[in-house]
Amino acid sequence: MSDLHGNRGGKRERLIQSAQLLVHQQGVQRTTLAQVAANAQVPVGNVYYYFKTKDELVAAVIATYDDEMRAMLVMLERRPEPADRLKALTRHWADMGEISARYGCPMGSLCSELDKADGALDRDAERIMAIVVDWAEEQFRQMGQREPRDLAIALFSSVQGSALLANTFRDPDIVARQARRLEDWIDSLT
Amino acid sequence: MSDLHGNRGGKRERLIQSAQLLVHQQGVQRTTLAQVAANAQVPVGNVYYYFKTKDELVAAVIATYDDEMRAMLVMLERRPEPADRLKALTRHWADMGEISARYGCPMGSLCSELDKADGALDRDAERIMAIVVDWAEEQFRQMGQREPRDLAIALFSSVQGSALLANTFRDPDIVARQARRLEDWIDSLT
DNA sequence: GTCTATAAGATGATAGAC
DNA sequence: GTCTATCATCTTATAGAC
Repeated sequence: MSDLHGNRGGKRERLIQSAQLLVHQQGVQRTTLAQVAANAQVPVGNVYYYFKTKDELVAAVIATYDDEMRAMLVMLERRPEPADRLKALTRHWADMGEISARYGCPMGSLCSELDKADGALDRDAERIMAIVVDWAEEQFRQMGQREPRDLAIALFSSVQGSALLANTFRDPDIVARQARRLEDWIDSLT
Repeated sequence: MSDLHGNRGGKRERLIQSAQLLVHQQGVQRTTLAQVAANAQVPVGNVYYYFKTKDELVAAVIATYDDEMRAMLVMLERRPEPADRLKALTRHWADMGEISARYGCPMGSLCSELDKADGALDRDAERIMAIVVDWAEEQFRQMGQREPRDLAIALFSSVQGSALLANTFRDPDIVARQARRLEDWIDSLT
């Protein structure tokens, strides 16, 4: 493995991981580079060797979500039935209920915050959401549904909304119960 | 009318209105008191005569949302049928589709941001969300539904989620189409 | 490549004149 | 009651030593 980016000890990776956690917990604006550096056990001023700006670091965090989401969808493709794939995705989100109740959906709350910002980061975050919706749309289409796009958005809306309410009320049960409803709903379509 | 709070010219009200708009558009953290003051045509340092801290100003904004929401629910009570009341509420949210697509749901995005903050403001915001969910639950109960709480959360989740997606994709149509689906869904329950 | 020290700018909050 | 001037702090970003 070459030493691109001079990542002796994987500092770059540690910084991204640290930023990912802190941004989820505190949001982009409230997370300072000092916190990210401390959490990654890297000197503050050194951050700028790996990322020219804070936005660039956040972009790297978003890129990580992108990778993770794509990998997840590839995994789901293994299932032969589109309805099963959709239910598995729903269950995956339900499994994150505890953490969503604490800090919100990592991508959802990030999109919410970035859409109020000036930069171009919101476009990066939007792309990930689009990947999920497009994928769900394709599954509903394969199920022979008439309006697969609306169904995909209905599913994803419910997931995002229940994560928001779970976070607001600090009640992980909200995600779990709504996920169960959604699985039943998917079954009812077949 | 007495001059409580010394609101010559309604400066206090102007400040709250100004803060409400800016917080919706930019979020709490990104909104500076200088912006709020300028937008309200009040000198910067004067803000502290009306609000001891920035948090106190935000609390006043949330209290305004509280008033508005309660007034809205009282209006809806006029309709004799609970299903009509729920559909009217859904339609009201749909009417805010354009603005939600631009800046997100005012309360939803505020809750999302405040839950990542330290203060106690998130409790104030949570209370408003609870009022809505409790009210919707009561309507579903009056409709004779088995699990009114789950239905109320399902409805509100979909609304909040579609506002988030509409904001993320900058597409007001998402709110409109999902609202139509929700109205049909409510009809199907009767 | 790594790190310290610090510049540069913004922001919440205060003191005190009027 | 109203407003100006300013403080103190925090945060991003840079310069430059090692």
